[in-house]
Amino acid sequence: MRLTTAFDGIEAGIIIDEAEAYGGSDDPASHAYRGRTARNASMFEGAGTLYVYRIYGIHWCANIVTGPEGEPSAVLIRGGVPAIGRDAMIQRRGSAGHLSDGPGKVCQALGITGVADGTSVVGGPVRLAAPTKRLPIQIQESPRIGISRGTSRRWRFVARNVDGSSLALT
DNA sequence: CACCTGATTGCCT
DNA sequence: GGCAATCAGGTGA
Repeated sequence: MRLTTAFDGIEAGIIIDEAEAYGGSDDPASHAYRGRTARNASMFEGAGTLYVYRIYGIHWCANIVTGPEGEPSAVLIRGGVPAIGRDAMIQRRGSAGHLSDGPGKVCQALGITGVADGTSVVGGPVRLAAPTKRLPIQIQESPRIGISRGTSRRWRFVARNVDGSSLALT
């Protein structure tokens, strides 16, 4: 899927190639594990809601809510391949390399901040859209990264070419 | 109210 | 491979 943004009249977008799933009260690694708080309120909204939070006091991370209202679950967008608005992404990131290979980098490159928290990915400033064409890929599953609880779940998903190489636009 | 830690990144050796 | 940056949410007294 593509993740596109339109902030200040600037369009940018990536092809998502890395993501992680997070649940609710059954998932100790989830922000919603201990119930609803001011920060994770968006996770309790309906599917298609954007959940944006600040991490380490520095970076933003973006999730797309997947469950019905009241049942928190979301997918963290961990990485993607720059597809449109590459120049804008380079300007926001400050350099040309590693534009969107990490959750914090994805948000910085696409201009996603806390102001987009709670918005819909259908018709909002941040949108989830179908790919323009379906590429031959495989999905690799592995444990989630950067967490200290719930590590046994293999809920990290990385899209790769059929030969195992990283996705890249050709 | 004090303390701790994190769904990360980038620079240093 | 190691570690600092930087701060709000969450926890416990």
